[in-house]
Parts: sequence; structure tokens; C-alpha cells
Amino acid sequence: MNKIDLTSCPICSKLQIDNQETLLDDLKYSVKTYKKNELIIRQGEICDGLYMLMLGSVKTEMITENGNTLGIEIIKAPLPLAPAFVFSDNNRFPVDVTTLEEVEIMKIPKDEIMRLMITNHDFMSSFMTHNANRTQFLTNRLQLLSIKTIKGKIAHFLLENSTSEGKPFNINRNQTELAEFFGVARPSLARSLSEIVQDGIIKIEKKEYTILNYKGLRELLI
Amino acid sequence: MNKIDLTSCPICSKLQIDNQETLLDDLKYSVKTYKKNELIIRQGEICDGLYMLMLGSVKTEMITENGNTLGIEIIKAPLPLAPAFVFSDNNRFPVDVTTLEEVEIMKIPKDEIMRLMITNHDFMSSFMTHNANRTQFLTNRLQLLSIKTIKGKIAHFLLENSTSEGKPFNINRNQTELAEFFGVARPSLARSLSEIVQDGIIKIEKKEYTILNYKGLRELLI
DNA sequence: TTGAATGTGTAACAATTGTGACATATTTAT
DNA sequence: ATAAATATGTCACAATTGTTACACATTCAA
Repeated sequence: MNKIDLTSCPICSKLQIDNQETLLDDLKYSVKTYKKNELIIRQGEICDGLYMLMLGSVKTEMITENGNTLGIEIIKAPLPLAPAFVFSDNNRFPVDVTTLEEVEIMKIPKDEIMRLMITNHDFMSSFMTHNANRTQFLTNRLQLLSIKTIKGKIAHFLLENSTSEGKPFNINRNQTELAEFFGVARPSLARSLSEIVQDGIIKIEKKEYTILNYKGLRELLI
Repeated sequence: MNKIDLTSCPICSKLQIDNQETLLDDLKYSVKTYKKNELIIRQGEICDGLYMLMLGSVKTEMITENGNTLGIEIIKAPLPLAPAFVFSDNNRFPVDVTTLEEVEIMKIPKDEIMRLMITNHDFMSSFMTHNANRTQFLTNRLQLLSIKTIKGKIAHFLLENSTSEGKPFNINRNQTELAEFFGVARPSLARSLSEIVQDGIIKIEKKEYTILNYKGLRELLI
């Protein structure tokens, strides 16, 4: 059996190394691998365990009733997928999950998770915190969607993703994905982006963005 | 000290009655009361404990960066307020909380919650489930916001809230609140509503809604 | 009961966004 | 290297929504 390194996984990192190994020895779980661009979980499927992304990255997206897709997020290993839903009353996945590269996923049954939480309080604590952080993420997502103008969304997004004043930073989404993330039409996003560029507020080079005028960008939120 | 009935609270209901009493005897907590229309929690405030709404009802809303408000939900006692945020890394309330009537709130410190979870696995389990359900709620909210047309939002909302085919049901929000909930302008909502009424798809009498044409309503989602 | 406050209906017009189409650029796979 | 696939820029026009304003209805409180 392969050694699996979970030290950089937020819900397992607090475990002592030797604990981690006994943990994994005792643990009942299964591992599956998937190829690139596979749809591995469909929105609405029953979620009867914890799906831990061990290797690779996936994207999650929500299919709206009108058939549009709303991009939710990109998840890189090692992180659990939709961990909250194991315990919800209606335990169905709220999103489609598609691989972005070759992916390895470990599935741990719900009762095993329960046992882990009871026997290992560090695990319980980090599991709680991780789920809490996910809630916060969703809240932020809600906030972004509640901004009505496209320029406002762009401003919110760029200000959130920029590091230090004036320095370039990378956005690992193309325009189509950004448009999905914002829930707007792609040409509309392109138009708004090019207007902000023409106004000298930001500079875009491929996926590298630079904020040239913070004040101007912040004013787009109003 | 008053006896407090938590049997209808989702995170406490599974506790045995006698457990509940010893639980509350040992528990460190404080109770505060508030009047109607008080702003009791401000978006961004530190959340250093579990706030349990014991009596009354409150509304939560998010203040967007552009100054608009987005109505999130109405919470009726007994239910915890933003329980997930106690454990998040950035433990700040994501919303404003305003009382809708006279309200009583019990605050339990974070470490007490931790102790409860460790000593009482039923509590832990229901706390997990409740938080999971909240995540699902937020996901639904996200789904509603991701529908682009106002008629689509109305359709989604009414289909979700209707009980059995053709029977009237009550929506406990006025138009202004509904508009906030949908994140749209009030007159725009009124216009869309009246169009749907004129098309004979629904009937509105005060806050009582009746769906007259399910097929037609569903088509608005497309 | 009566005035005040709040909620609803509606209109003209402005602003923003979506649509569909196309050319061009860039990336990817063979 | 080259064709195919994907991504981007841009346009004219349609559709939807927001804005502001005001009349009228309803509810609430003194």
C-alpha cells in the first residue's frame, strides 16, 4: 500500500505523524484514479462518504435549472470534496465535479469519519474548522454574486486576489471560466474588462493582472 | 434560573431530557434580551461563541460593498445563529443580524462548545448535521442568485415553497423583502410578478400565492 | 379613528447586459 | 510543424433590468 502524505491537508495536518499512520492502517477506505476531463461526480448524486482528493485538481460547477453553468471553485489536492454534505440531511452533492488533470480520490465511509471524529479530537477540530471555512467561502461567493454590475464583480475579485499594492498577480482562470465564475456572459465580461483596461485601471497580460489604479478600481464597487 | 426547552432545536434535540438538564446546569453561558428592530450583530464582528436564538425571530442580511443589502434569511427560535463561524479561521459574522420582535439570545463560549462535542457525541453529530444543512442552504441561495432572470428566480422560489399542486401557500415576505432576497430592484420584481399574474400562471392575494399553471411556471426557468 | 408609515402598482426612460456572429490569436495534440 | 481546438476581441442589436417618480392601498400606532 502506498504511503500517503496528508500533512498539507487541512483536516489531517494536526494529526501526529505516527497517529497518521496508525490512522490509515486502521481506516477503511478505497482509492480510485481518474483521467483528465472526466466528470466524476454529478450534481444530485448521493454523498455517502468523505471524498478526499489526494492527487491532482478538479473543478466544481453548478448546473442551473435554466441549463447554464456556474463555476464554483477549483480544488487542488490534498483537500476533501464537499465534506459538509456527508452529514447533511439531504446528503447529495450540490455540484458537478470534473477532473482538470489525472486525479486520485480516496473515499472514506461516513461511519468511519464518525469514528475518527470520536476517537481523535484533533481530527474533529480540524474537520469542523475546515467545514466552517467552506461556509465562509460560500458566503464570499454569495457576496460576489450579489454585486450587480460586472465591473463591480471584477473589482471585488481582483482586489481580493491581489497581493501587495501594484504588483502583478496570476489568475488561474481564462475569460470563459471567469465569466462562469461571475455568472455573466463571456462577451459581456470581455467588454467590461477591456473598458477597465482602456481606462488605465488595470493591465492584463495573458493571465497576469496588474492593478494600476487602486482608487479607480475601488470606485467600481460603488 | 429559567428552564429552557431545547427539544425543538435541531442541535440539541437528540440529547436525552435528563442529559439536557445536567448539560445546562454545567454549561457556562449568558443570556441577553433585545427589543424589536434592534441591530444585534454587525457584519464583521468577531464571533467568539455560539449564539443560540432562544426566543423570537431575527433576519440576517449582507451588506454588499456597493451599499446594497442582500436579504439572507429569517431565523426563528430555537436555532443557532451562524454556528459554523465559531470554528472558522476568520471567525467573523458574515451578516448583520436584526431582531424582528423581542428576542432572547444565549451565548455559549467556544471552548464550552468544544467540551460539549467531546463529551456528548449526539450533540456533536447534530451540530455537524446542522452545519451541513446550513451549507446546503447557502448552496441553494447561490443557486437562486445564479438564475439570471427575475421571472426565473420567482419560479424557482415559488416551486420550492409550494406544497401540493394547486394549493395556496403563504410567503412570509413582502415585495420589498422578496426583492432583497432575490437581489433585484423592487419595481422590477413588481413588474415581473404582475406579468406572471396577467399571464394566468399564478394568483397573488396579499401574501398568499397560488400556482395556477405549473407547466408555465416551470418554463420560466428555461 | 385618524394621521403616519409602510407597502404596492405602474410608467417613461436610462443603463447594463445578453445574444449571435465573426475574425483573429493562442494553445494543444499529432 | 501543422491542423484542430480553444480562447479572445469586438460588433450591432435585442432584451432585461434599474431608476425615479408618483398615486393609491394597507397597516400601524397614538
